[in-house]
Amino acid sequence: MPKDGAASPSHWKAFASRRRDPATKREAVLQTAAHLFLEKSYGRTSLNDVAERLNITKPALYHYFRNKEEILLECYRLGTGLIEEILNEIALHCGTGLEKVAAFIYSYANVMTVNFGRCVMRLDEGDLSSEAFAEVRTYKRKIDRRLRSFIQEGIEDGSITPCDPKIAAFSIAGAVNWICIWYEPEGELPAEEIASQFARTLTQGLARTTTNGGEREVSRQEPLP
Amino acid sequence: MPKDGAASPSHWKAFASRRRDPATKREAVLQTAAHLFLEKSYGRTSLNDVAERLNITKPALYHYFRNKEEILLECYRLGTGLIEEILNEIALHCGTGLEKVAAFIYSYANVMTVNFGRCVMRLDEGDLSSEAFAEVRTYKRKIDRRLRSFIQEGIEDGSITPCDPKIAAFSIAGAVNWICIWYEPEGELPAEEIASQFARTLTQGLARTTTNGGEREVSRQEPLP
DNA sequence: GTTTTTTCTTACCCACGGGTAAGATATCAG
DNA sequence: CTGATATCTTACCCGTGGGTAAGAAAAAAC
Repeated sequence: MPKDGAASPSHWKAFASRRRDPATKREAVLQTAAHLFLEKSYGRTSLNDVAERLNITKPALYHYFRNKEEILLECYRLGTGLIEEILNEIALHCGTGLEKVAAFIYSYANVMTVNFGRCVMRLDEGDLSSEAFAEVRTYKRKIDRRLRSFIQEGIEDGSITPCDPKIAAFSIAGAVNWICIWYEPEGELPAEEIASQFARTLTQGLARTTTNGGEREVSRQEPLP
Repeated sequence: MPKDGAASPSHWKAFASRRRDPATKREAVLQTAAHLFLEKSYGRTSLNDVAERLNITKPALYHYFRNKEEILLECYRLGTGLIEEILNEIALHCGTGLEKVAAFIYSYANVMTVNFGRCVMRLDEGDLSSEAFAEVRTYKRKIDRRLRSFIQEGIEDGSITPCDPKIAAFSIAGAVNWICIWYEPEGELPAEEIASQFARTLTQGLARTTTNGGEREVSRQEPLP
């Protein structure tokens, strides 16, 4: 799984020297920006805040980004890139629909513990311009479609109990997305443990019992009306 | 279930007359504020925006609230009040732990489709002062504890498969909380349908199969490592 | 060393929005 | 009707933060 450079990386080192190295400096800006966006939100993070952590001044940032929003958009792009990767990997490697869903939950949950991954679901899309907003929504829609197709596949191959894939996808995605809200990189729970527990808990909700000739049987109880 | 006054209620009528009726005017402010906070976020909603929708001017708002944050805090209070109500009701009425969890999901999901309810989980706690933040966190912790206790109860009475209640609660709460992100009051999906589908999907993940003498049996598959 | 280019700083502009002062206007009590 | 009170408006203050102008200082090119 992708990891950040360090626990609380001091990327100001990238700007210690004035040597021309735009690539690593640009990345340093993105890393600290993402960190601050997650810590204080985009709106409450000023460019002065970002610059301060890098031991430079605000206008210096404009050598690497056209404006504040471009920094935000780039965070989204890096995050969705991570997700896209795991999505493609799963579509190829795994077997049944249920296995794909489980693999999705596991990998996706892990991404939700990485800064750029967290940005994708935690940051407020409303801070984006309408064009950038549209772009991000395209990425997200793709993820949603992919998850729904995995579920649909599982229903068809019999590994998943028949259900409305749309609602089921919302349910799963919600559970996993919410990780980016409460997860703390310095906290007790290791990412891998969260990921595997979530994969188990959520898929068992979808898994069809194979006893009694394929007929699902759970302790009966309908919620209220 | 609690419902808002109308679909897109024009609460400016409350300020049409200058008759002294502070209570309903205060509520009108809260309703439109909550509406705007959910639409544009707290940070991007100016007091002028709120006032404009009520056909008054910004300073008039200060007759009903000390400052902007108090409006936000009041939204939180009303929302958590709704949740607290259903929580108490469930603790009394329902039977097994699993039934309580199911009832919780159903009722809680419904609250997440009501404006003040959505505010609780959708709005950014970081916009609150440290005291207000502490207050809100107390409410939220209470909800979390309650859910965990339902799960624990279910494990003890045998209605729920043994698991880590903490992780399970995060999973369930996440799925349901996320509703407040994607739910649109004017959308296709009716709230009750979402609620009941969620209750079913998520509890079946917890429900212990009663076949084979209490031994759980689902289609085997462990997610990655 | 000199020139050119990149990098970064100091100083500034300005729009926006929370909040206040002071006064006008309506409502109500008597 | 009159004075007191609640309600609301116009006009303003000012801190904050995104963004820019202009130039200094360091790196690289030669």
